Amino acid sequence: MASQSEKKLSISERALASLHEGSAAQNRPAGTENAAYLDGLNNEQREAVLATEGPVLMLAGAGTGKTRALTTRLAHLLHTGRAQPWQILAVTFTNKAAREMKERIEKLVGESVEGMKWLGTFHSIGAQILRRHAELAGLKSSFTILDADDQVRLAKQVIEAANLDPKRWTGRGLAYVIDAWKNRGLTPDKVPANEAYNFAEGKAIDLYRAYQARLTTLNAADFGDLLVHNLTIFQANPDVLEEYQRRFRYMLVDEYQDTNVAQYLWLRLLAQKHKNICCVGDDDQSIYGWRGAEVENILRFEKDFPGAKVIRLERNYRSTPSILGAASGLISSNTARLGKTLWTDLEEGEKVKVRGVWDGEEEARLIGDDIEAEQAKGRSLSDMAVLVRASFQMRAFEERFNTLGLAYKVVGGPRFYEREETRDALSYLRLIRSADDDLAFDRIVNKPKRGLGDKALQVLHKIARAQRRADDDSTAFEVGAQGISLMAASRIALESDDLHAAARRSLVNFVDTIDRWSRDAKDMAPADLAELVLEESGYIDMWKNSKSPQAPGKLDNLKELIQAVSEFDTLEGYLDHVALVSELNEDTGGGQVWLMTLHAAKGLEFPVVFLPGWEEEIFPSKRALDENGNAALEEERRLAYVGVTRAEESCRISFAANRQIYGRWQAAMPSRFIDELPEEHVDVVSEPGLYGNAAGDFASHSSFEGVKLRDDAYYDNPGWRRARAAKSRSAGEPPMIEGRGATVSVSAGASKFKKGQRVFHQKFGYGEIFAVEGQKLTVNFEHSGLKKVIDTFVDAA
DNA sequence: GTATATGATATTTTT
DNA sequence: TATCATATAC
Repeated sequence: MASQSEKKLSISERALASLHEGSAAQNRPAGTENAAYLDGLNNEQREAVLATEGPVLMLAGAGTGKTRALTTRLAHLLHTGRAQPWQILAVTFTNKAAREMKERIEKLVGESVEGMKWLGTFHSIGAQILRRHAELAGLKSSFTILDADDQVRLAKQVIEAANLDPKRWTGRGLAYVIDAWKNRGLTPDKVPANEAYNFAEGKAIDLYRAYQARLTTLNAADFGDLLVHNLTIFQANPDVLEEYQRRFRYMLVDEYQDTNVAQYLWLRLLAQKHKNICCVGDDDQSIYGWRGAEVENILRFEKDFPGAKVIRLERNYRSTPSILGAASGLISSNTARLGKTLWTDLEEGEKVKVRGVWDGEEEARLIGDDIEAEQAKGRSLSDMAVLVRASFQMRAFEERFNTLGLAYKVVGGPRFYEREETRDALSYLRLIRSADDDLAFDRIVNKPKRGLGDKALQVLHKIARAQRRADDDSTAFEVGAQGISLMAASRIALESDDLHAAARRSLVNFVDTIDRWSRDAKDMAPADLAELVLEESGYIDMWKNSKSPQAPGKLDNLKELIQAVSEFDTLEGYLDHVALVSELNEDTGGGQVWLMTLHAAKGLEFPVVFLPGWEEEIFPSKRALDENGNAALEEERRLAYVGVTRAEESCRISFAANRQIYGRWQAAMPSRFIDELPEEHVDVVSEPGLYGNAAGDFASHSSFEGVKLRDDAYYDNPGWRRARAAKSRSAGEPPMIEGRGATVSVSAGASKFKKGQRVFHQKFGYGEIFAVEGQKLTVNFEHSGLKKVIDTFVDAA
């Protein structure tokens, strides 16, 4: 269609590119700047492709054709013979991104992609390297990769072994602390002493050490270890490091804004020799800070890699000027940015719609209607997406879509490999492969029930702990130190009379069966083994006999699992795949509305995007703000930016005045992000009487300036209150707040109130003052489900 | 050792 | 409101 103008452009760009050629052209076969794969790239993209030598930072805004530039760059390296496929290190965060990159390069250069064995996620490449040098990290190369659930269970065991209260100090909490350290590349001996108090009153580092000791015993590594072990190996063995430094002549990193410190260190070590590292990212789309990502990595790039070339991709091919303008205005409130000016020459399009509604149900109804209207106009359902901040917000939409009979597809959610039945089945396979895998043992000894309950397990654990390996000369006190595996302990237990006759009979059977399977495994296809094991163990029967409504689904999943195993030649191959790849043949939503979290939507685009739930405390999330203050606020804002920039043609933001969360009614304030949208790109369409009309309450609300974190004045905005009060008094409306009644402490402005006075609170409605103590008020509210809240907002009723 | 009741707890989650 | 883990009863 636009071939004429595009062709013209590409000729002029070609001319321009030949100017760059001088600097970067050694060794290059003549004429490659005309290679077909460069056609249709804009100047910046082309520059990003051709600047092959030295450090490069590609700042690629949303929708600027990043993936294209990046895959072309790789194709170019291969095509010009600058590097052999195995000399390129290309890292992504997701398997999906890695797969996509591979496919696209294949299309560009054909063959030779198969040789790119170092194209993958940080974790898969880390695992690859670690397997080759496992012994340098005290592991066997057959080590097991633990997932998040295993990690938590292990952490819990460590806490229990240290005689700490597992209620006060949870496995999840410890796993989180350890993860945070690993994200920063810190092994137990490197953790600053003052951080010991992050958890369990100073015992945190000991617990971390014990946790690592347990991992070594189990011959296992968690996700964080895959990189941290790499770092330790590289630092302690310069020869190994050099091997890789020499191998990776060119490095490419996608989503650089989401790298954590460990990943950053890893990249820096590897890049030291050739220094041909190209990092691609967008500081405005860094949304994984809570997982250890450091925006600073990208902000600091030029300092870290002196002489770095910075290339900005600023031409947006995705969104209309309105959408782009709204997003840009929003993100400009952030301070920690490199700054970009996205532009587009698409047509103006409709403004971003902002709509206020009375409650969450109404919001779902409105969006459902909108979707049907779009559908009636001929738009495909899969062109539309509802993006929410948190997954609990999805329920309202699922319910509404179900009643409307709208097909929808939830992306994310409980994943195949995280489901109970899948994890159980995998545990059988893991135990067969590695008898030392205690976590797997624990999980399935008594599943299905074999009469080996808590009592028997306790005996086994006790034996395991008491026994030390012959070759283990460690004397140091280790919390949770465990000498031998549970499987080995079982064999000892069978020789003693520590177990009851019934338990013993059952255990003999179990151990023998596992042994037999292990022998069988050697000359059996993994899928056949899986099938045999699940049948013979009685695991499938367990679900067949189950009355649980979920049983049929679980049986289906087990079938699907066997199917998945059949695609692998070895059990090892399959288990590694499972550990590192979480998705399983994702359906492409043909004719289904997409429903997902904002995080899950990163990297995607849709013609029509709905962004519901833009309310203070939900978005930006109160919890994030409480935990991380301004840094979190900026991250939430980036998340909002990601949301808006997913839209190609239409972006519809909404918020509700009242919302039911976990069955409780709560009143809500519109998100400050709404106020930050530039007016010229926004159409405010609110329910009359709620935010109303031109004279309107919304106007007064949005004209309020200087909004700070949890600023009380913001909550006290008169327009908002008036609107809510008016609405709440009319009969037949949904209650503003429902609940049993509770006592609430109020901490400010108490002096003007008297005991017995009737008051109105922003969030909790009407109540009577029960007591006044100095600056503190205690109020009995008529309707409130909350037991105790410290807040500052009360007015005479 | 297993079935049922209670109660705490619920952002985001690329690997 | 649903889910999970732990506490208790059988």
